[in-house]
Amino acid sequence: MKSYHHGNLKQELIDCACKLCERDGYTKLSIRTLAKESGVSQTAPYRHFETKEALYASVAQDGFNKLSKAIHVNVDKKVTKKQIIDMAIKYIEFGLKNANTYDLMFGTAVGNFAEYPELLESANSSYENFRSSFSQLANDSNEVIAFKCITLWSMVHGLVGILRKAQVVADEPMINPEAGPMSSAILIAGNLEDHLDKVISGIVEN
Amino acid sequence: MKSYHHGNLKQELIDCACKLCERDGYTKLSIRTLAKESGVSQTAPYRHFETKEALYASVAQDGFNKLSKAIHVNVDKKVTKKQIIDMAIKYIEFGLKNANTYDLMFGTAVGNFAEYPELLESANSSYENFRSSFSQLANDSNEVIAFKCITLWSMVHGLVGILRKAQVVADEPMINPEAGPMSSAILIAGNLEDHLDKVISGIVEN
DNA sequence: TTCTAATGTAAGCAGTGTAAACATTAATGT
DNA sequence: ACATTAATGTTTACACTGCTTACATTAGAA
Repeated sequence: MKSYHHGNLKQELIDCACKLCERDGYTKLSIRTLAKESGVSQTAPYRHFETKEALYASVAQDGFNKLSKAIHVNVDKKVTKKQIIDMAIKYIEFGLKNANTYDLMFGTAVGNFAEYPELLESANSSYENFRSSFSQLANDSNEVIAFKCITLWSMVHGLVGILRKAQVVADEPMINPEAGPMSSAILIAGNLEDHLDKVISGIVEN
Repeated sequence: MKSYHHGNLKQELIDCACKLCERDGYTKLSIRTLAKESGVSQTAPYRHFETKEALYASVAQDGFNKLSKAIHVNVDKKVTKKQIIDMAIKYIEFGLKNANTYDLMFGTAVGNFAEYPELLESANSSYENFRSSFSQLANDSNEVIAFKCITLWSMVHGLVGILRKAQVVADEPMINPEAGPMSSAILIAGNLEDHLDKVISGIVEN
């Protein structure tokens, strides 16, 4: 005996969309199948999401919240360089393990975050986590810290993108530094901690 | 008086697809409109591209060829650090000016480059351009050079992604290092050459 | 208890990728 | 020179999509 009203449809749609997006990629997600999954009519989701993009925005927001948790460090004690390296590793792992969600967060499927204030809030909050932790490492002006943060962020963000391509493209698992970019990328993946240590040291002490 | 056979349909489809993808984003591209544009029936493109992904692969390939040209430096004389910095700037400019094409090149629309040998070839060749130029800067082993190349590549690749988001997200053009990641990113965009000088110096001399 | 806003449904439009069957013509082998 | 074959084009159609409009039900405020 199911009632006419679902009661918790919006959240259920988001949860389900998160799962399906991550499993199959957001391009494979259709509102219709999503509705079916929740035992509701094709057009019901439109009562909660004006467009498909709005649904994507919710999935992306959830992604940022998860990212924040994943890279969180305790800032009660003074933050160490090792913790920042760890943060970078966690970030990269998140990007690789939640690749499809990561696309939604940093790709173009959601055009303008400003149209989705909650998403913007979550995204900025993720960054603020990172920035405030990092700022404890170096005695720099806010402006210099901003520089360094973006530098490091670009680095790990770029690595996520390239390592993902590498995982797909690389033809052989063995490492051969002259066998194209993807093999080289994998070379780094195998030494991620060392690699990040070098890079982060370079950024911090400069 | 038009003949039954088009004569040059494949290339015309690619050219047209490149334009439309760059103008509207690849998600907006439909095979049907593409066919219409070339004055040919809806399904004619399928004689030249088995799937839409195959068409994307051609557009991406064209993108890598253009990227190679954009970042090309003369390697007859010894390559200088300034030239590498220039290369990085050109790369970033390419990514920003051809943002939609860049998505196709580095996103997930084309799943596995290995299925499109010509694309793989062009992509690897782009990287090889970069790697061989960079390798003239430092007297390192191939392995160390591979490390450094991926580091730099990740950097600029990541910057492209983040600067693009920033251009869309940033609510105010003025710079405020504490106003979230996007403002910070724009801060860097305004000092790109200095920024890259620092970062590249750090990578080379290490 | 009545009224209204929120939330659901049904039907349908215009558009999509692509498969199958068929038409035309360019290329090739004898 | 001509028949055959492969390449390239068209027609039709299927299953699917996002989304709109008009209508149904019901929860919660007045």
